[in-house]
Amino acid sequence: MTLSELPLRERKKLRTRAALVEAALRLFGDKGFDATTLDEVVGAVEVSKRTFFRMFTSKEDVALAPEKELWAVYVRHIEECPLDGPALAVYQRALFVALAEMEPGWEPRFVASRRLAEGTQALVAHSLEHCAGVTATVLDTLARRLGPDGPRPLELVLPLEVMLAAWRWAMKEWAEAAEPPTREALRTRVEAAFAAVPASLDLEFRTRS
Amino acid sequence: MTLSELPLRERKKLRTRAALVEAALRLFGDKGFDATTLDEVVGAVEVSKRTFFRMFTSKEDVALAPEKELWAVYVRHIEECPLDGPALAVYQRALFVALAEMEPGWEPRFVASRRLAEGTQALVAHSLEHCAGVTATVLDTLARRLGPDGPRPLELVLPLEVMLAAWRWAMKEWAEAAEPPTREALRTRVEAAFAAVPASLDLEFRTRS
DNA sequence: TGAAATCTGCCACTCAGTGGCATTTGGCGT
DNA sequence: ACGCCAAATGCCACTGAGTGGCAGATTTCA
Repeated sequence: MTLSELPLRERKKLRTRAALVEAALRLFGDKGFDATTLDEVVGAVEVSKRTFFRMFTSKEDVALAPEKELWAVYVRHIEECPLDGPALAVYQRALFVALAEMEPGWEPRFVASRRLAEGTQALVAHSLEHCAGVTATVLDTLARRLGPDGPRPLELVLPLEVMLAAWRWAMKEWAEAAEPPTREALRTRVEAAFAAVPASLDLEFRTRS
Repeated sequence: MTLSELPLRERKKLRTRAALVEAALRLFGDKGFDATTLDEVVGAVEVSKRTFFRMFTSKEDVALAPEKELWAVYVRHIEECPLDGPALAVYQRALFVALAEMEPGWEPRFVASRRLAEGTQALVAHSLEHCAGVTATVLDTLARRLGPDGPRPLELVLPLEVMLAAWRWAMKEWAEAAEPPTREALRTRVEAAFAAVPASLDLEFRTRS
């Protein structure tokens, strides 16, 4: 469907891209992100380093490709979803929609990517930076859609960051869990994290020194 | 006080370190972070590149030194502050304490660092990654201090991330503002952002398509 | 079939960051 | 005041990420 019916050149490009992601995640998973050189990755797919950098902006980029797919769909959905009800709920709904739209076979790539990212400084950094970019885009989109009389950016960004924090926590637990990392398991953990939001924000410490 | 009364070797080291931060922020500010090479920075202070990397872990590290000072104090405070009342309030109080403890002359370095960071991907990434590390440390510390019957990590992390999001927003506005970037101005903006938290989290979109 | 646009590979280059080793310099006991 | 030890520094060579340029191959379209 989305694969065929494209110019031959595009199809080839997409196949090479997918092969690079697959090879990169496999090699990074085996030897570690830092210990794997780009030459090994491009060697495994038999492409030149120059070609790699026409498809990905950095070594981190390829390792986080599954995550970026998700957020690309998220942003697209924010541009056209109904803006109705609590902001936090809208942000959460959009995430579930994006999750549901990921193609079959996305989970194993995503979990490989996340397990890598948890233990690699450079990937944590890149992942959070990408998230910040998404946040900025969402804010711009909402500011445009809601007009100049809508809420101030600060009011828009705080619930978004709450959603993201809960998402990151759920994702971390999902990637670390012993159970098979299915999409349903992820969804369940995300729902649990979202459900814990109200009580968490009202959390009080008992008196102690 | 903290400067004198130290071994001569330590004082020299600290002076070199401070000189590197100052030179780096000046050069980065003039030519841009990416366009400035480390050789230029170490050349300006007349130190070898090897010495630079004994004091800083990366080019990003030196550019974000003022921010890291702040969070180091924050973490130290979290280890010993009273844990009493709403978690969000405790996190916020600790930030004000840390801000108040920064030495005089910290603001100009910090604002230079922030203005750089706003416009440089690598610095955004590194800054957020550092923040995530601080978050992990705070979570560990609180889990230890509150014992196994205390709140779950998820409940601890959400208010912390809310505080951080508000802080980042306030900091961004402060660094961009035309007014002179004094510590009082920063404190005022942070207070305003914190004050906006409850309403923001309950934000509702009006019905629109 | 042929021309134009595009993609790819190759090569050389810059620069961040690291390891090893010789040299210097401050700390400290005698 | 002298000299010894430990730590800090400088120098050099090296790896690896990322970029620019150009020549050759491949696809698209007329």
